[in-house]
Amino acid sequence: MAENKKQGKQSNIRAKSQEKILDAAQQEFILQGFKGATVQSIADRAGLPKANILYYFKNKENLYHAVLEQTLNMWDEGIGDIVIEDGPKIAIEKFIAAKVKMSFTYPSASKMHAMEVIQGAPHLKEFARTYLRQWVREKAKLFQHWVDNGEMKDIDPVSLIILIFSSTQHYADFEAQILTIMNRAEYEPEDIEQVTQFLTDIILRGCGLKK
Amino acid sequence: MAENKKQGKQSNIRAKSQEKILDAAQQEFILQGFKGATVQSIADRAGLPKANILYYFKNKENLYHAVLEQTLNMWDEGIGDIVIEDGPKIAIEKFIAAKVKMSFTYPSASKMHAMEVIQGAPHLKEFARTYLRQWVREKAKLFQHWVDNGEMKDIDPVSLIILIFSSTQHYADFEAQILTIMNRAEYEPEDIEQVTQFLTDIILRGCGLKK
DNA sequence: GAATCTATTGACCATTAGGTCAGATTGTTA
DNA sequence: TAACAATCTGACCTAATGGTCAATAGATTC
Repeated sequence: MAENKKQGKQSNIRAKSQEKILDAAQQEFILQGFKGATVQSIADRAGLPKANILYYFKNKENLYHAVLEQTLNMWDEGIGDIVIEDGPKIAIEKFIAAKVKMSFTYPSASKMHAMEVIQGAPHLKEFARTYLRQWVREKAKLFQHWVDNGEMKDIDPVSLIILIFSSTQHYADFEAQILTIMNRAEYEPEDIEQVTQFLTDIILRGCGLKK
Repeated sequence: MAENKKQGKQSNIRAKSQEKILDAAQQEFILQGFKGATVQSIADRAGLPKANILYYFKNKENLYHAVLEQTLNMWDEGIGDIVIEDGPKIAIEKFIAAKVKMSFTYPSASKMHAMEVIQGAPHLKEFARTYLRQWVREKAKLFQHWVDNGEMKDIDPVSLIILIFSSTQHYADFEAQILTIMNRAEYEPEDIEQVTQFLTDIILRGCGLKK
């Protein structure tokens, strides 16, 4: 609130410009890679002169980091949360539903992240790595608890989480390939429901949580 | 044979150099992307002068296509084949085993392919696209046959194939992330067996082919 | 062993891309 | 409305990169 007092039209302009730039940059980085995306191409896509981009972000490296950070925050928010009270069935359902929705709603975030990881995650700080590891361990502990409690089959929780990651993200990252296979031009809203249904069905049964 | 007659030491040199270049190029293209990989960096990695690279491959674009083609051929060979006599259980087992083995044995091929697809497959010719579609349709028809025959649950075959693609390739493409999660430096030979076992178990049960 | 391919490589060039900067323009505030 | 700050932008510079070329060395063939 106190901050908003200070924000006049200018801060608004700043925020608007930055957002426009970040969006354009994300597209270019995905399409061309870090080196392949030129400041000029980002500028063109954002409809701004090149020097303006460099005015808001000191340099290309800086801009890339900003895009990546935005992406990771989005991933973090969209992943949903599961708690011990859920039990394995609800937990898996929630988890899959959240990740599929993410994949179809913000495919660019997933693609950006995927490219970074494939290239060996050169820009992901140690912090991000440790955070992910902690996250997975924490959730794995929940599943292990349910396994020990006889609420689900004896399945390796970490492998299960990786399976859910991979099968859901794939629809974002490999969009081009899936559309090719299906001989379609783009996804339809119904696809979210269909994919969620399919994956939930197979994986729940795979975990012995459905006959 | 007749061809071999003509191959003396020179053809050997040619083959050896080209292979060395292709390997170096593949690494660089994965690490830096198409634009980011410089001919000089590829030359350095291959231990050859830059001009020598351009002697064997007219230009960078050309070299990229050569690497991509080699990659696709490898994918094609390593995917294994399933036939109607197999029945759904054996087919899924064979399919998963082949793809997991591929992912752990030639992760670079998978990564190269993944980057290309994420970026919208700009270099993949219409031919490669059509080929993939045909391949999937053909295999899907087998699964559909088994479904109609009551040999397995009523599951969408195309979604099943996509699930196997995604869950197996993930171990190659997201190697860096999985190692991070597991807090390990690199994969071990046993991992192939463990992953194959896990995925086969879940997916077979998911398809109602295992109690 | 001369003639003819094939392979190798340093020097060179044109283009492009990241980044700077100074000056113009617009917004803010008192 | 004057002074100040934030935004915008064309012109410019430098380094790096893809690609060419001509000259040299090595193989092959007859």
